[in-house]
Amino acid sequence: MKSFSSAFVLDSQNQMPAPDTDSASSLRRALKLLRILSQGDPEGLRLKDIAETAGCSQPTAHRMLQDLAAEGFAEQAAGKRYRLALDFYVLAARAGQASGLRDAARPALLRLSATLSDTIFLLVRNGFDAVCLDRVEGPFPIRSFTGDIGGKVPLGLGQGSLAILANLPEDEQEAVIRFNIPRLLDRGFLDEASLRSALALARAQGWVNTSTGLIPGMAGVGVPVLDAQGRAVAALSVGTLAERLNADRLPHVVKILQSEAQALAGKLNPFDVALRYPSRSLSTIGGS
Amino acid sequence: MKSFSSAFVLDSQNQMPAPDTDSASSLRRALKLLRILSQGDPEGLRLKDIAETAGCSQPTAHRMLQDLAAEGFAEQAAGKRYRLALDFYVLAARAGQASGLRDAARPALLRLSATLSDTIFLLVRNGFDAVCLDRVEGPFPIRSFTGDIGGKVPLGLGQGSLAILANLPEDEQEAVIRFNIPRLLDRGFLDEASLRSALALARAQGWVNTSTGLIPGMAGVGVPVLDAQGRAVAALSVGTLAERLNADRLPHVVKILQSEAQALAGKLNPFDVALRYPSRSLSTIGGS
DNA sequence: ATGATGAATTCCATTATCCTGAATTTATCT
DNA sequence: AGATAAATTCAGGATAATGGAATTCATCAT
Repeated sequence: MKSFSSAFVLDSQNQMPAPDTDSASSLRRALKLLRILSQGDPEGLRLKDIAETAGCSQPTAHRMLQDLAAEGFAEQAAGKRYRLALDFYVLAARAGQASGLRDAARPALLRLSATLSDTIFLLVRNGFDAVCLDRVEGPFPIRSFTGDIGGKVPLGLGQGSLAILANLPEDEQEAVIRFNIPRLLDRGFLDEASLRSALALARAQGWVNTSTGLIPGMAGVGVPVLDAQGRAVAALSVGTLAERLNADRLPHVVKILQSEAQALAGKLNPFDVALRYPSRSLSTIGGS
Repeated sequence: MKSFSSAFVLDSQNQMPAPDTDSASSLRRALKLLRILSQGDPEGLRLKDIAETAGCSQPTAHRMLQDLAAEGFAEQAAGKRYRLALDFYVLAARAGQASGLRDAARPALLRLSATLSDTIFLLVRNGFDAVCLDRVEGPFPIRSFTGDIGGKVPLGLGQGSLAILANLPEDEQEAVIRFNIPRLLDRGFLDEASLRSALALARAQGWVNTSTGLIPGMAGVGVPVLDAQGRAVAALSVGTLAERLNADRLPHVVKILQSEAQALAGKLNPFDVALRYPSRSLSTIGGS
């Protein structure tokens, strides 16, 4: 296997959602269209609305969308509506950091799923969110925040997501908490105090147990995947029915999750080259 | 559920790989960079090489990559190398056509996987390829052409891919065959004659059985998902160990695959609105 | 460890390219 | 089928992208 060097470490210095400069380059304006499409109706958006949302004229939006379509990033569905095209799947499959980690983790996911007979998630941090990179379904029907591959949750919501947040450097953790508190409240859960105590517990014991009933009948366990400096770069988690995580089974689940997480961490940091890339302070992220 | 109208139908009029106009807009040149990144080393590509491949100056490539990075589409790994970033996963999860079909098909995949205890694939056509939109793992270790979600195979290679190609309109099928023959030979398999006879058989019986030993020890069954006009828009397929597809089990597998495929087709074409969008002839696709 | 090579990044004047507003075509609704 | 609204095309003026040259940075060899 090719060495991953410290790639995953560097990537945890994630950018802000968007250093929203009003006067971005034309390329950046065009890329924003893709984001607009991704957030709109999956059936597609009307040119007029796209232009309005993007804050540009209709002909401009039209030309950009034509270019995006010509390159396979967007497409026009029935009714002339624009939406994202299939090529994102193809590109996502080859996204460097992600595909490397996913390939490295897949055997672990399969083992876990086979052993536990439950649904297993692989999450990575991306800015203020955790993104589901892979998931292997168990035989039991599951509801999760993360949803499918590519699904996003604010850091702090859900097993794996909490496990990651709990194991970030303190300054980053603080910044994420400040940013995410309103989003968490928005989703109907967790005041700041209970979040902080959950984080303290998670960090202390090295794993997260969500039998909190945030999703009725569901429960889960999440463990962080740590780099050489003990920073969380990813998380493995189990989502299952609450009744399947009783006091008997929980320790067992935690144990084998942790052992897979440690093995994975070992694969990702074959040498401690990571030390050569000291973490920039959060204040420099997304600056100007 | 919201009606899908004829969205999936329209999308089968897929564009050529790239109407390679030398003087494309600056946006299209920038988007090509993403493709270059996706095809290069997952660890990342050097600016110099990117610029060279793209045929633009180094400063230009640099500026575009900075913009791509600022919007979360690319990132710089260790050693300054550029690669695709995580946001592709997030966007792929919300790509209209794809996510609609995937959501519609997921219950079927889960049922099939549970019933058959094998790995189930959902494939859709994209140009001259079949793309894996979703896959649910069975307990047996599988090797497939398609690989993971987002994986691509030339139409004609593998169960589901063959099932799609076999059920395209004749002129499109012919165009795809002509384009793909070299690619298929490249991958070491199938002369044109055996491809054509396999297609005829597939179309006649409505399903594909690959126990051909193309991948040693592997076998599979694929069935097309047809739209109102009988054109293939997707395929469901099973990949398993050859020994698990014996004469006893095969008819059973085919039967339940077909029944799920028909149910899925019904979901996708609630009304026959599709007829309102007659298919353009292939010759107009990618013209000029 | 230090110097030399090559890459990455910044700067700036030139010029190609993009943007706005108006006109035309196409789709949608009554 | 007519009317309305959206989508698309078109053209000149203005902005923003481009590539050569210079600088900073990283990497390699000695």
